[in-house]
Amino acid sequence: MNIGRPKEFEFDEALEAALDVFWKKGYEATSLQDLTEAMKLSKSSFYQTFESKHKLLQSCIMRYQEIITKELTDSLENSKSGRSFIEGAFNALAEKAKSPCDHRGCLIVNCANEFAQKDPTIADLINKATKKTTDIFLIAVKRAQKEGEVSSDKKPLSIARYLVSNVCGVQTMIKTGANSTMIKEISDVALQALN
Amino acid sequence: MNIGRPKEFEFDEALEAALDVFWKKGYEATSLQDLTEAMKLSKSSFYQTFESKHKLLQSCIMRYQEIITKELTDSLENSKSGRSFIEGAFNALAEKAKSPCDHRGCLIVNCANEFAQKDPTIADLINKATKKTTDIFLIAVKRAQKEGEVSSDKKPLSIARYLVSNVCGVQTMIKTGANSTMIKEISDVALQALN
DNA sequence: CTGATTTTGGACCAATCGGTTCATAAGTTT
DNA sequence: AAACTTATGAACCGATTGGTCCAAAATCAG
Repeated sequence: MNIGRPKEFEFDEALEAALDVFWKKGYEATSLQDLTEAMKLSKSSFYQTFESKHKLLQSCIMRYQEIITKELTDSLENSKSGRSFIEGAFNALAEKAKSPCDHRGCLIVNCANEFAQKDPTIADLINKATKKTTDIFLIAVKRAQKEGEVSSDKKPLSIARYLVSNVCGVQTMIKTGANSTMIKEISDVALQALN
Repeated sequence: MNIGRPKEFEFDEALEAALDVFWKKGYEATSLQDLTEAMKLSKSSFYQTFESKHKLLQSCIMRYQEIITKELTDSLENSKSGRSFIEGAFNALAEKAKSPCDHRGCLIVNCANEFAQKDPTIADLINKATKKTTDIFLIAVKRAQKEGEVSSDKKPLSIARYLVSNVCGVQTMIKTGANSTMIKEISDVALQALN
């Protein structure tokens, strides 16, 4: 099987390389040349396999969402409590703030900012990705309430949405130049709302 | 005085028209044509007056910062309490979420997302603008503590940073498609951290 | 070895990008 | 009215944009 000339690139590798470029530079600022260089394929292979720059972005967003969904789900399953999962998520952000070269933020948030009001297709993907992430935080919050580490007189969905909003906020603060200490500071206040 | 052929555009009007375009579309996605059309001037006048697209963005960011600084300062002075100023800020965001065409967010936040890690000049402007906004919230928090509407055992600067972070977070949530009710919900939880 | 199938590199495309140049228009001063 | 100064419109620039096309290369089945 596998008739014809063999591919000289790996689909998944190329896709994730593209994801990285979009993540770092944003969509508009990324050129076809940027992409083909990072993905290590030719223009013709690019269009044959990924159709267009715009379709590629959609694929990257979906891939990204798969990755973080898995990451968060695994992390939640391996956490000793719902609350420690939540705290871990914010600690991870504070860690990220330490390396000044890793201020890419979150691809979903970046795309939300770049496309929200001018590209319904992307906006829709972003909306779904956000819902998915909220779902995971919702499970964490419910678990934390059962475990008695989050006050039970609060609506879990509200708390979950609040946490996602705070993750987005902190991502932005990192981009505006906030250091690790400031992120810690903000997170501490944010988590007080759960008691 | 005013020798030579008179300008056919108003500097301030043109600058704010440009600000609007950058705000709506982002920097990279905005073309010279977009700008000259909105600003109602010719290419030659554009370059003579505003030097370059990049310099214009810097001017727009500074103008934007002046505008929101004045807006927030006035609002704070006219608020019956520090707490009501803070609540008002979040209510305004919930209102914004109602009009689906006004999902521009905040120019500073947008630029932070677009430029944070690739343009030190802009990053610096963003950093300063964020500090300025934090200062205003800091005054509000201190006042609210004096007035007994925010718990006094909390560090006011931490609270101020937390609030700015939440404003950014909520802006992003609006862009991901959150409606007014959801924003209200998030804000309510966010404000509980002040008690 | 031949033919079928697929990928690849490179030439090519019109359109647009941000930016420059300059003659002309439209004023003010004398 | 002439001289001076500034703003404007249009032509022009090379570079780059996202995207297409196709002959050549590389594999497979027969």
